Amino acid sequence: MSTPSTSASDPAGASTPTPAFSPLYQQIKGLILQGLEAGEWRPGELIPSEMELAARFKVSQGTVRKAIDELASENLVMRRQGKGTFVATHAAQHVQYRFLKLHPDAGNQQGEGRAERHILECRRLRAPADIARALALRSGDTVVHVRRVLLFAGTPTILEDIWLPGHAFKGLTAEQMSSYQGPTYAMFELDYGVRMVRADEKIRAVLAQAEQAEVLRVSQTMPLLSVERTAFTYNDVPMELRRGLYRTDTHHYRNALS
Amino acid sequence: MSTPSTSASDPAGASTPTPAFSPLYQQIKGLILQGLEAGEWRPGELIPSEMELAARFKVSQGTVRKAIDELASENLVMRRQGKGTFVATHAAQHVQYRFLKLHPDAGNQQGEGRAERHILECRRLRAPADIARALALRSGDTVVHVRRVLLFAGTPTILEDIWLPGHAFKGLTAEQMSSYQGPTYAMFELDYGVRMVRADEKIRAVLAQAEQAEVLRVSQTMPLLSVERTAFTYNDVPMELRRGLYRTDTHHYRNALS
DNA sequence: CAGTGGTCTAGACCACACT
DNA sequence: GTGTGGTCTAGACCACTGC
Repeated sequence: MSTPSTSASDPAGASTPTPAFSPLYQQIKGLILQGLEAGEWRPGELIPSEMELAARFKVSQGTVRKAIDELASENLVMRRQGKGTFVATHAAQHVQYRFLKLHPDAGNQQGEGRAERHILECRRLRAPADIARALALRSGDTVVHVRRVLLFAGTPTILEDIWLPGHAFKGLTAEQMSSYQGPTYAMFELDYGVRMVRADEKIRAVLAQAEQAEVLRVSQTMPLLSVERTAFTYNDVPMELRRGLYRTDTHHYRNALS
Repeated sequence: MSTPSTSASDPAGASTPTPAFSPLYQQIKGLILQGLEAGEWRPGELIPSEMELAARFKVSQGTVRKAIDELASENLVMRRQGKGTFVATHAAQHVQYRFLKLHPDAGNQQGEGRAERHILECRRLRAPADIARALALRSGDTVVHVRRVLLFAGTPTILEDIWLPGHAFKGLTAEQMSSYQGPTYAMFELDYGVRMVRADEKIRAVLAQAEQAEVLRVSQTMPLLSVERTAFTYNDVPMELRRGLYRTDTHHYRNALS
C-alpha cells in the first residue's frame, strides 16, 4: 500500500477520459466500508483503533484518520475520544429517529417520549411496477408491505405505507413491527442486519383519500403532508420505500438548509 | 500563537464549570470568520493562501488547513485546487439556488432556466410582533416587506412574502427585486453586503386564502405547501423571514436525509 | 515555470475514559 | 497507567492552474 496508485493504469490510448486519481485515504475508506458492509463489525460495535488499522493496511495513522473522518461525516461511524470508533446505529440515543423530521409545534419538545404504533397490515405480495422500480427489483418480486399509524400523545398523526424487499426481510411480522421498543430502523439492524444509511424524500401537500382520513380521524378537506421516502443501505442500494401522510396542524416538518 | 491556550484561564476556584478547551485551529477559524464578517474579503473573492495565513497567525499550514476545512464544510468558503480558496457566494454557478428545494416533477431538470418574477408589493413598515421576534428586532422597528410570485415555464408556482430588517436593506426597491438577474440572495450580497449562510424551514400542508389562490390561479381547495424560512448571516444573526406557498401538483419539495 | 490546494508521513504531545 | 481519539508540527511530494 506504499504506492498511492493512480487508480487503474491507463493501458495505452483512449477509453477512460479522466484517469481518476484515487488518493490512498479513499482506498482505505473503501476497505473499511467493505468491512462494514460485510458485517465484520456490527452496528454499535467498536472497530479497530486507528493504529491497528494503520498497521493492517500499511499506511500511517494520519491516512486512516482521514478515511475515518469521512466515514464519520457520513454518519457511518461515530468517534468517541478516549474510547474508540463505533459503527453507527439507529439505536444510539443521540441520533434516534434521525430521519423523522416531524416535530410538535410547541411545548415540550420531547413530549413524544414513546410514539404509539398501530400496525394495520403486514403482508407479503408481488411488487407493483412503481414499487419494484423504487426498490430496484423486478416487477413481480415479492415485497413486504406494512401499513401503520403513529400516534403522538394519543393522537393519530402519521399514516405510513412501507415496502421492503422480500428477500432481505424474510419472516417480518406485524407482531415484530409493533412490539419492538425504539426506532424501526434499529430493529431492522438487529433482526435483519440491514442498516439504513441515507434517504431521499419527496414532499407534497395533498388531500387524504376517504379511508386515509378515517384512519387519521381528520376531515377529508384537511390538507396533509405527503412524504415519499426512499431509504438506502451501503452502496446506495435502495432497501425501503415509505409513503407517509403527516398531519401538520399540530406538527411541522423541520428542515435545516446549509 | 504558539500556546494552544486552554481558552480562558480559570483564575482560582469556581465560576466556569467546564474550562472549554479550544483547539488552535478553532481559534484560527474564528479569526478567518472575523475577516469574512468584516468584509475583509468579499463574496467571490480569493482569500490569502494557506501559507500566507499560516505565516500571519504564526501556526503551521496544517492547522490553517483544518480551520479552512471546517469553513468549507459549512459552505462559507470554496476551495479550488491550483487556484486558491474563495469566499462562497450565491452567485456561483455550482450552488445557485442552494436553498430552493422545489423541483419539477419530471422532464428536463433545469427546465427552469430563468424563473420569472413578479413583484406584487415592496413596502417599508413597522414590524408586527411575530415578524420582529423572528428577526430579533424590537416590535415596531421598520422592516421591508416584499411579496412576489415566481413562475416556472409561465405557471405561477410560488407565492412568497419576504421580510427583511429595514436597517440593513435601506433603499431596497421593487425595481431592484425584479430586475436583478440570478438569485435574490446574490443581489443581497452585491448590493447590501448581506450573505445568507444557513436557514431553517418549517413546512406544512395548508389551503390557500382566497387572494392567495387567485394569485397562484388555483382552486381554494387545492392543498399547498407552506414553507416558513428563517435565513441567517454569520454568527446566527437572522436576516430574513420568508413565508412561501408552493404548488406541489407539478413540483415537489426534495430533501436529502443523511 | 511558480504558486495553489491535496496527500502522505512520522513524531510529539494533549484530552479523555477505563481500570 | 495504558490506550483511545484529537491536535499540532514540519517536511516531502503530487495534482492542478495559469503565466
